[in-house]
Amino acid sequence: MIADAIGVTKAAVYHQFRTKEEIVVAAAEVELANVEAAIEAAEAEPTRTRARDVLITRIVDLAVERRRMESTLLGDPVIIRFFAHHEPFRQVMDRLYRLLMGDDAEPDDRVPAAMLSAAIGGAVMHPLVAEIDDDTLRSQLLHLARRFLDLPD
Amino acid sequence: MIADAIGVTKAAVYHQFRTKEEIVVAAAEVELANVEAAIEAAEAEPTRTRARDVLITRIVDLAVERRRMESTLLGDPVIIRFFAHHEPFRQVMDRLYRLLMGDDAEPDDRVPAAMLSAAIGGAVMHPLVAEIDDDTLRSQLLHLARRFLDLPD
Amino acid sequence: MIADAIGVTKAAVYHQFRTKEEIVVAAAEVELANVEAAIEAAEAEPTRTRARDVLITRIVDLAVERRRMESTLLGDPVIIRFFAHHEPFRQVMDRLYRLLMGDDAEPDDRVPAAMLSAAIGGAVMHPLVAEIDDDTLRSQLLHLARRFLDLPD
Amino acid sequence: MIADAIGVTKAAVYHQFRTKEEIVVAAAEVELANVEAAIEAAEAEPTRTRARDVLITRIVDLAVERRRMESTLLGDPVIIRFFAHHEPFRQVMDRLYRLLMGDDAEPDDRVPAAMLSAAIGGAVMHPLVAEIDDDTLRSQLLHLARRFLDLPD
DNA sequence: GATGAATGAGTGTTCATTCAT
DNA sequence: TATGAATGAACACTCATTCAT
Repeated sequence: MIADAIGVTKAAVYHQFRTKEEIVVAAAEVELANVEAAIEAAEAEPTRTRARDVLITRIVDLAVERRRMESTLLGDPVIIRFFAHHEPFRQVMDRLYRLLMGDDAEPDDRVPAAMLSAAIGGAVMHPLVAEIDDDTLRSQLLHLARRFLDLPD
Repeated sequence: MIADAIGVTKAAVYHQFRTKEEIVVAAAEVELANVEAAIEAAEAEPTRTRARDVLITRIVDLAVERRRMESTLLGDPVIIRFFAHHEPFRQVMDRLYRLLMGDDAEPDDRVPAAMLSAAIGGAVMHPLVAEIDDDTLRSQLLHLARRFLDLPD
Repeated sequence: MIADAIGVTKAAVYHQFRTKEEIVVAAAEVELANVEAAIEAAEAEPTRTRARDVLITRIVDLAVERRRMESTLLGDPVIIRFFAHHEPFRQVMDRLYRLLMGDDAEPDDRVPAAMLSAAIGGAVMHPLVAEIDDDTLRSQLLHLARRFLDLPD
Repeated sequence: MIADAIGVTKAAVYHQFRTKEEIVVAAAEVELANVEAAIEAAEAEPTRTRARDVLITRIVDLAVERRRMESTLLGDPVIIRFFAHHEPFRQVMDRLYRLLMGDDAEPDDRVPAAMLSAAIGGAVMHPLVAEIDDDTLRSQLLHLARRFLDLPD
């Protein structure tokens, strides 16, 4: 599919990547880099409140931008299982979670972090919101995420 | 895989279902029935507050129960796209949304409903919460969902 | 190649055999059964001299019969390495070796057994003998094998 | 594999050789040169008996030296078929055969020559002798080859 | 003398489906 | 109701080769 979409042969793709997994990792690294950029921007903020605010703003932006991509990466169970064990991915998730919950967070605090990221990632592709335009969706998500984290609007 | 798991041949499965899609629909209908049961139980409650409370309790229970199933149904992009256009699924989603948001809800109010269901469905399978035990996860999810909906604990 | 040669699709072959290895094993088992039949016929003989005689006669017959088959089985290094570790193959080799060398044979006595079987197997496909007709080849091989084993003609 | 083993690119190999076959021929010529050196050393001997003795000694040495190489050359059916029609290879085989059998040999005398060379070449890689050490293998092969040719030990 | 990028034609394997029995 | 055999179409991957640079 990839080779056809680019308009080259499968062998040409296999000249650049040695396995399917390498292709997935390379594609994921692009997405992961976006999230890392958001994390870095957030970490540069002076207060934790501002940091969290910057973080969720950028995460919501990313999610809404990518909503038409069908996020195929997250669609294949093989891929999901792979990422659950992929170290760089786990590390980014962990930084994200620390930023949201604070460095003194308990393991149980992972639940709201997981919930928030699933909420944002899942909501943009949810059939219920398919007809809602990008701007409305963005501001609604932001408002709800803030409420969820007890941040002022 | 299905045929092997049951211990019959693939052809036997194709005697009962005409396509893979029909199998998926049948399996989904079982899950959908669980959600409908939750909705009906909620609708039987006297007040809207109590209804919403019953609803999220049962939805959270369902999600936590099914977390080990890897929710294969939601794993295949073909399936996801299919359900976005599957009428019974949309109707259940709509009833769920009305219960949560009230009958006079605006279209934009779909966002919190989508977010909440994505949050619950996605959080249970999120790598960040893989090590958290069922009971803790259940009570955390319930607490957060209540906060999200401005319901008292 | 196999599927094309039979005139069915590759998938049809994979309906009968689960892996390439299974195909190889099945094909080899047919050949191995021939060798085992030769061994059994030999073991039924009253004296060891007669047994060895029957054995080499039948092994030579088999080799000459198969000389046109290019014995592809033994042509692929992957296959060779596989058989070196395939238990049934090793067992047959061992019975063959015991018959030729006697039950009290030393490990070093494996060399003549290996040499004789390589000699017969290799000679029939050797370019030097490509033009020699089956009957001449058979009687020459038999004569030489007997000399090699110090058996009377 | 060849390019990787040398540490250059495949294209670099294709700059030196135009086809896979040319690589095989070049590699085979090295081996063939070893055999020719053995033949020349043998031909320099004063008597035919001494000549044959020198020849088999050197051939056995070569075979035992190369036993760990898995003799990939002889492993590929394409290669085997190729050599059967490769003139220099046939000529060396013919000189070898004349040395062993005498200049007045009949065509049928090719069988023992083929058998002996197959015996030596095949025996060294035979699973039955995998555990036998080089020195024992060498002296056993030499002893058996001498017996086969009616030469004194 | 070497490289990177590409290609056509394979191979080993799976999957959804059909059909005669 | 079920089975065994088969199929077209895909997928992941390799191999021998070419070519512009």
